Amino acid sequence: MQSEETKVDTEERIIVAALAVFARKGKDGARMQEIANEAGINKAMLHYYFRSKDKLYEAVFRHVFNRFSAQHATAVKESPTFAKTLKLFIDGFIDSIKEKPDIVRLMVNENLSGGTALGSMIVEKQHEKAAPSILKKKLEEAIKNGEIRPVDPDHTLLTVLSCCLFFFIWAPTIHIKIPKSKDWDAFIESRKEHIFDVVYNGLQPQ
Amino acid sequence: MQSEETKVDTEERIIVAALAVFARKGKDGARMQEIANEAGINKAMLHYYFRSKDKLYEAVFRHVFNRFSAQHATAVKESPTFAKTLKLFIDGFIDSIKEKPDIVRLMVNENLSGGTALGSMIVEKQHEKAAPSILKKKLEEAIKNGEIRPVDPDHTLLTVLSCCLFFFIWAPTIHIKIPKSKDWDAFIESRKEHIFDVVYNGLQPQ
DNA sequence: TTTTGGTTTAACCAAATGGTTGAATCGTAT
DNA sequence: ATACGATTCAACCATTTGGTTAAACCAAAA
Repeated sequence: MQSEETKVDTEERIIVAALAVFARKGKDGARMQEIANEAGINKAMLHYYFRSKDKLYEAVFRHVFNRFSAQHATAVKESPTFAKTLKLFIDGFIDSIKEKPDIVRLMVNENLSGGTALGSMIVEKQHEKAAPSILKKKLEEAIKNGEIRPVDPDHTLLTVLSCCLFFFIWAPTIHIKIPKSKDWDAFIESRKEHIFDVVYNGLQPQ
Repeated sequence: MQSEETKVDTEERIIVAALAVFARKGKDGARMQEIANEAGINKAMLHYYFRSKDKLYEAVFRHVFNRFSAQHATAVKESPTFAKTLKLFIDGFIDSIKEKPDIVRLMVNENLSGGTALGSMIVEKQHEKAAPSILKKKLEEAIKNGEIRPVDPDHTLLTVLSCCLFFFIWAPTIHIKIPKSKDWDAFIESRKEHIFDVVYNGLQPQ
């Protein structure tokens, strides 16, 4: 019997490599050989650990979704004021995605191909401690006590999500103007501020 | 010689079918047979009209990009006030996409796979009359004459784009809560209003 | 009617793809 | 040392894939 370490390591490497390939090519466009190459292992190993392409895709999806929501949930604790909660949400969300942008790309691919995996997982994992739930709750509170204008909470949540996610999806096009390694980090920081600035002001009572 | 009508018609049908398949599967994930089925023609026709998968993809990309920017440009004429221009931009943009959401999906796929086709085309087609250029110009004017706060025009444009595009990309997930045919149109209309509402208020001087 | 040119099709091909297999390795317990 | 179960790999297989071809089709010109 080989060490538990080795097995976990190989499994992890496959997941990481598969995520990268699925994220840029989609489920159908991804090639098992490409995943194997990216993981630096034999193609047969993919089937040894995950039986089939379908199972591998499902495993990757579950894995990254769990990691992402867990990480994001810890980053976005509930804060006393709505303003602080919103700021934490935006910063935490963007930081999470910045660290692993492939996760968002995978989810976008799932949406593009009409898959329901993401939706059912969101429904399944929806709970009070999830970051979007926290923000929505705070939003409704803030509307009640007049801190912000009466806006549709669902639309507002979607607006924040759009602003935080979209530029990662659109990155290659944006990179034509913003050099990748040099200014990208600075761009992300300025983006955080801009989103909070516009959204929070946009919710203020007139 | 067959009628010009027939040829154009077949070419058009191929483009339409190819757009649909490329949009949901990406370039690598798309299958020539699937495109042929969707167009209701023999697979060999694809090669007869477009030589190869690469050429077909390129043709589809150019075609839809031109149609989209042309349509959007006519919808978003410059208006006297910034507020009106912004409203026209949002409504026009969303209406354009609503009519052919596959165009956005195709562009997203191009970004996900790191392709540069979109970026170079945007640069190539960038001109004064393009809708984003109009909005940006009006934005800078409005900042100068104090109608709105001094914000980064590029970030603001990106924010508007995010809000208008993202929910189409994320549609399958959103559809879990918003039934597809029944309430989707109403949702889009309310989304238009919400985006203008939050963004315009977010840009107001305090 | 026959010819002519573009158009459409079924059948075909080589390469790529997802998946399988049996032998070779490797660490560990006996 | 040796036996054993988990792991890794090269070679292999059946099917699918992008692409080709030669023949059939069809409208209009001759």
